[in-house]
Amino acid sequence: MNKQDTLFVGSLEKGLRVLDAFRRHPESLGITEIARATGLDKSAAQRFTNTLHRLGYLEKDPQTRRYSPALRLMDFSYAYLRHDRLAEIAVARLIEAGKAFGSTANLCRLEGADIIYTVRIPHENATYPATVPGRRMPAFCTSGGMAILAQRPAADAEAVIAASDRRPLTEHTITEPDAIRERIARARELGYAIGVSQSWPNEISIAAPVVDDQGLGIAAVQFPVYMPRWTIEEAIDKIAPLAMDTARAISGSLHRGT
Amino acid sequence: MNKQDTLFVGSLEKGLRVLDAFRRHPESLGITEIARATGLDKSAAQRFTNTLHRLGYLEKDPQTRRYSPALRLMDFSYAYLRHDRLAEIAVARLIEAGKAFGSTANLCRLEGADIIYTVRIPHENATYPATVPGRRMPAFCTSGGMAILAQRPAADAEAVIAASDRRPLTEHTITEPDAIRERIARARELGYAIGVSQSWPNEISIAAPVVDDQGLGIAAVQFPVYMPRWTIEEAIDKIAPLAMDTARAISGSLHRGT
DNA sequence: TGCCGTTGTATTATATTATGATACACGATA
DNA sequence: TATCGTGTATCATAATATAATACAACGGCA
Repeated sequence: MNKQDTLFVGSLEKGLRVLDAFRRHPESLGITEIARATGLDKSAAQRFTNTLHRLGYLEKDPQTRRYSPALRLMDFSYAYLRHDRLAEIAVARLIEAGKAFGSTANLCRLEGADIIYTVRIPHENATYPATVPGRRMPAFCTSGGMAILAQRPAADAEAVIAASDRRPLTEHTITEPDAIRERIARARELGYAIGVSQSWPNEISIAAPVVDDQGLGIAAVQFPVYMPRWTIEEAIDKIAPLAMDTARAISGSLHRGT
Repeated sequence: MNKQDTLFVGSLEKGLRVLDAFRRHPESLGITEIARATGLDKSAAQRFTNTLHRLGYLEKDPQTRRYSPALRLMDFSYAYLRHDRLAEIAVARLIEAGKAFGSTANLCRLEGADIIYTVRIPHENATYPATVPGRRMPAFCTSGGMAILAQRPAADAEAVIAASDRRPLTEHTITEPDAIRERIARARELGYAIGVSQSWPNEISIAAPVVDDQGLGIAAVQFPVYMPRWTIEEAIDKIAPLAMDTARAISGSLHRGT
């Protein structure tokens, strides 16, 4: 028990662990399942679940007595987005960019070994999870992750590679550390990252880095398009410049404080 | 201290109150300000803030020592949206509907006296807050609120009216309880709700209710368009049918379990 | 129908853990 | 330089969260 531990409230952590469990489990959960998923005992699960329910962060089905995330959780993403100048700047640019080819436009940031999409402007028929803000994807196999890491110190890339479990998401997913390093280096040369069927089958994903005033990568704009409607060549010709322009415009506004 | 109170963890509530403070305060906050905003004393603010920071839910500026919401908060909205069948169904329909006139398409739900936007498909140049999912608006002066309440028992409308502070958001906002009841009744007759400059100046907002299998209003699709590009007549002619069709399609899919 | 395993609920004594008063360090302001 | 406000660290105290337990309600399954 060091000096920091007296300033750490364990109950809060445990309560948040309960909410976190619902991020990984798409179904509603009973108290016993919550206990299992969080590593808490049944009593603890009972207490935290009950608390979260009474506060309006969990819904309880009166029939099945199972819990699911409640609408009020949306407050938290609002709190985040309301404070994120980058998202604010990016929205208008992404809407604009999406119009060019009627494609989807995303903004993502690095969080540990994942990227998290903060802004999503969907256009094409995408699968539902691919339209949801807050969605996590492993950084190592997404063009957004490559683009951001390309503009960061090599140590960051190594940390991400080390922290990723690198399970392939499709049969084409590149999981070899050296191949990943190569992809990052290439993204640095080109100014954009590209992935083909890396996260989703038939997806061509192109991303370009948004940088802070030091030139450090802090986010990426990402544009997914789908084969066979798009070919790789077309995507490189049309989407890559769009991605780089958009990223550059966002970076510029960010530095100017516009 | 009744029987439920032993199952209520106060520390969790207090910690969540800290996060909640950032929903209302768009700036970063110091420890003393957090204490003021949450009603906690300085020590408590210190502990919960520190805990949330260590867990990655709050960012801390090393210079100013002020806190702001961290990226990780997006996990919670993801947890919610991942479980919300309605949002899942609605996304594709809203994208489709937005294409018709290049307008923005939203889905919102009732939460207390507010509506919360859960899905937002922006098209036109909207102000940033109007593009952020999780945004709350008072139900009493939004077409979404009117549309939902039109398909719910009168008691719900009364509860919302009573719980709202009914501060006008524009110089045209209708705040009189009787006028609000009238608007709800009219929305029930027409099948859609319309508001002109009620929440934002020059906004024409049209919404239609999504209903559960009992016909009870559980959400609304909402389409904002702006004057003078759109006139009220045009909006009624074109947007209202679009809203009703979209809402009906979503309701149908919801009941069929599609 | 009646049994049994499982899950959710409620209660309680216990001490772990959160608490909040206090003292200190730091920086800005005047 | 003195003063104020703010962030940080420490610690004795008891309030509060804890986890063991017993009970109730359900849902298969025979």
